[in-house]
Amino acid sequence: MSEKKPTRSELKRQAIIEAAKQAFQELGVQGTSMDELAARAQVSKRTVYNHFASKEALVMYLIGELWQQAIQSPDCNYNPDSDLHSQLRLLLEQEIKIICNPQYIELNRMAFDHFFHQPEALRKEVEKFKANETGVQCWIKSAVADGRLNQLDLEIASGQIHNLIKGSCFWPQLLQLSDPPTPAEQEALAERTAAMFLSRYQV
Amino acid sequence: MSEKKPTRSELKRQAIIEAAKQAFQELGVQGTSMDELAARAQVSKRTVYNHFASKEALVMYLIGELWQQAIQSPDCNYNPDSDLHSQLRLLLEQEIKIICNPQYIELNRMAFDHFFHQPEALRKEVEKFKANETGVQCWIKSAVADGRLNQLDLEIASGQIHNLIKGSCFWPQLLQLSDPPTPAEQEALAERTAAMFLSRYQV
DNA sequence: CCAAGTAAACTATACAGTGCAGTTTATTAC
DNA sequence: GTAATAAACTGCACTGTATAGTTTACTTGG
Repeated sequence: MSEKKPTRSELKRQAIIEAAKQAFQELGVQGTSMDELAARAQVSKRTVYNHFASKEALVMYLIGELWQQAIQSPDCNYNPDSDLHSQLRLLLEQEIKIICNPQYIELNRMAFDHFFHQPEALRKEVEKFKANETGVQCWIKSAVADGRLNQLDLEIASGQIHNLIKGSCFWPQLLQLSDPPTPAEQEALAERTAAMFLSRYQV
Repeated sequence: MSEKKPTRSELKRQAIIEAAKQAFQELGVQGTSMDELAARAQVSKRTVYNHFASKEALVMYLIGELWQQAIQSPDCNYNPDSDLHSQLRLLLEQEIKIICNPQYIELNRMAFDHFFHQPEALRKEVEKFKANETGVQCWIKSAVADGRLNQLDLEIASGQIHNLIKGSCFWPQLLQLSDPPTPAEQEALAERTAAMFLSRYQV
C-alpha cells in the first residue's frame, strides 16, 4: 500500500508528455501547435502552460528525459582467452540493439528536427551520445595491448566500425528511409562488421 | 556576338535564385520568409512571385537545378592489368570528391530540411542519388568476374564502402557536425577504405 | 509605348503565449 | 459527514507577431 496514487495533476502532466512525444514524432516539433498538442492530450492549453513554461521548455524536457534512457552503454569485457571474432560480434550486437531501439531513433529525430538550424546546439547534444561509442574503443584497446590486433589509430578504427553500423541501422532510420532492421538482420550486420574489421586488423 | 545579352528579367531571376540558395542554406527553408528573400535579392516581392508561383515552387526548382549538377558519376574503369588497391583508391577518391562538394551537401541539406516530415517524398528524392553509387558496384562486379575478389553480396559490399565513406564525409557535414574534409583527409579516407575493403574481399 | 519591375499597403491565416471568470477536485476543519 | 478552502483545470477570448500571397497605383528601361 506504499503504492502511491498519482494525483490528477500528475496524470495531466503525463498525458501532455505522452501526447507531445507522439505529436512531435508524427508532425515534427515545428509542425505541432500547442493547440493541437493540448487537444491530443485532452487537456486545456492553459494546463499545458501551467506545466511547461514554453514550447521550448517542453521540447528540452523531452530530449532530456529520453536521453536518460539511452545512456547505458555495454561494457568492455575483453577476454584474452576467447575467440576475437565471437567476442567482437557479441559486443557489436549489443551496440546495434541500442542504436536500433525505436526510442533512441525517436529521440535523435526530435533533437535533429529541433536543432537542425542550430549547429552549435546540435553539436553539444550529439556529444552526449559519443559516450555510447566508448565500449568498442575500450575493447579494441585491450585487444591491441594483448597483441592480438595490429597497431592502429583508435579513433579511426572505432570510427570505421561505427560508420559500418550506423550506415545500416541509424542514418536511414533517422530519416525514415528504411524500416528498423529485424533481429536477424541485426545479427547479420554484427557478423559482417566483425568479419570486415578483423580481416583488416587481426594479427 | 552570338553571346546573348541577359535581359533585365533574366538578371532579376538569377538574383532571386542566388539569394534563395544562400538564404535557404543559411536560415533553412522554413526560416526564410519571402520578404527576407526579396530583400536579399534586391527585388520586389512581387517580382519573386512573377518568377515563381509559390515558395514551394521555388524550393522545388532549386532542388531540381542543383540535382542536375550532381548526376555525373565516375565511370567503372576496371583494369584487369593493374593493381586492385590503386584502382579502387582512385575510384573512391573520385566518389569522395563528389560527395564532399559543398553544393552537393547544400542540396541534400535543403532537401532534407524540406522533406524531413514527408518520408515518402524524401525517399523518392534520395533514390535519385543512388545512381551515384553504381560506379563502385560496377567496378566490384568486374573484379569479381575477373576472379580477383572473392564471392560477395554486391549490395552489401558496396554498401559497406559507402557507409565507410559517408560516415566520415557526408552525414556529419549534412548536419554540420564537422567541417568538410581537406583534400589530404579525403585521400586518407580513400586509402583506408580501400585497404579495409580489400583486406576483406581480395583473393 | 509597354512589358516588367517597384513599393507599400492589404488580406488571410497561423500560432505562441496570456488573462480571467468560472468549475472541478482534493484536503482540511469542524 | 459536511462545509470551507486551496489548488489545479477549463474554456475562450484576446494580444502580438510572423508570414504567404495579392492588389494597386506608379515608375522605368528597352
